[in-house]
Amino acid sequence: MRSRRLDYSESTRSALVDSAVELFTKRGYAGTSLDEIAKRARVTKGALYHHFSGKQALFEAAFDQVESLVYDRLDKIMNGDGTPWERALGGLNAFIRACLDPAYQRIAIHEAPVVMGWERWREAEERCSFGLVRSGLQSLIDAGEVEPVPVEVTARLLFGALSSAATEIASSPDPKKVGAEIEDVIVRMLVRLRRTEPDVSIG
Amino acid sequence: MRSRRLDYSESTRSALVDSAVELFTKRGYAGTSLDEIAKRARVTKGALYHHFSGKQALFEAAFDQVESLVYDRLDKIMNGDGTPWERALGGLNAFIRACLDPAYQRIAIHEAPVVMGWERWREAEERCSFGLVRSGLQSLIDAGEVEPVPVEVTARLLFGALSSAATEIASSPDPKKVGAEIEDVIVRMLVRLRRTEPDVSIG
DNA sequence: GACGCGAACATACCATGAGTACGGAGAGAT
DNA sequence: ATCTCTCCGTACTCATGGTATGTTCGCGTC
Repeated sequence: MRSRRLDYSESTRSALVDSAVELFTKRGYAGTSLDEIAKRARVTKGALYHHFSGKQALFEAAFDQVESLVYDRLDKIMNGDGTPWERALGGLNAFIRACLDPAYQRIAIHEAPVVMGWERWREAEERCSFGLVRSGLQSLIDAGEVEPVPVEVTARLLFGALSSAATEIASSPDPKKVGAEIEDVIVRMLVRLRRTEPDVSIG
Repeated sequence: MRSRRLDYSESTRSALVDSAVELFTKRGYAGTSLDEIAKRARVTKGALYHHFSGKQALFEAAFDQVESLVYDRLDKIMNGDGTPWERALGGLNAFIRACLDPAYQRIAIHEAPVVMGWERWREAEERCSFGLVRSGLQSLIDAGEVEPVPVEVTARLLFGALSSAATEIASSPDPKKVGAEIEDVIVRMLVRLRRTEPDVSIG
């Protein structure tokens, strides 16, 4: 039988994380005070410091929350049905749409490298969205769909381009249009890397 | 006759900026106190607040300092001798090397969007390195060297990819090697966009 | 060459917010 | 019933960005 205490505890913890995600998204890390976050979650700093070791730890919890949502969506597509090429295009589209979420954009893409430190951010991304981008690219190469480029750096270039583009999209007056443009440019790039005759290397 | 007072004033101002660049690079914006910066410049906060309206303003001065150095180098190459294609490749190489400077990387690329706010950062970059990337791409298109892609978004993608790659390079155990790899991938991308027969569209 | 003026600083202070110490309350074990 | 230990609130400390005010000194003026 699950304890009542544990329910309460977990509930306040997730309330704190939700509150943090909302406020960090709206006012940024530096512009948000712990009292605000606690107040919005209807607790005090005491509760906050019971669940998290500090402001950074709370931020990382918020980061995980936001990141995991995107990861799940991407994972379903990238490791789902269809050819590697179809899955890659689907993942591309999903990632661009994910980047339109203000929370993901500000917390996971923009502030996380600064707040958590680039090393730690990279480590986390390795297991999340960036990992999917790389494995997707790897699949394309393995399947002989694209030229054998250096995977690590190319994936990094792709990820950087995409996340930077995401900001452009979100802050544009016509996000839909810019988003389509960007997707178009990326796809054209990929197509150019594509081997037009998939099985030519075997023959 | 230039006043002695002005010499002194300008000297302390630049000392403050130099100090800020150094400390912001080493410990980041949030991790650096104004007292530290002032102390390193052998003045007090009074002097600092006489020259700058606050911490953000000082950061922007540091940003300008770091950015203008890179801009000058890039400008000489991008608007110098050679064909548009040669100048683009030269600029690419110079930008990657510039990104190896820890100050440029941390201040101008990583922290500036967060500290100054993305809108303001974009505005500043518009007049600096990003502006050169875009105009370089535009030149390539005008010269018929590459396909007519949407300039704005493609430039943004390129800039994002490059600055993201820069971090990868700098934090790698073998920067020279990774740098060469990245340059190689980008060049291959550009080559693929290149029109092999420049005048084919006219006929 | 004294003198006043104002820019260029220094000093002392305030306000905010992150982090800490400690007390209390209540759920669950004995 | 009492005991314990997690969970959380209250009341602090301390660092730091920003402000208000005092002080110096180069420079033009007489």
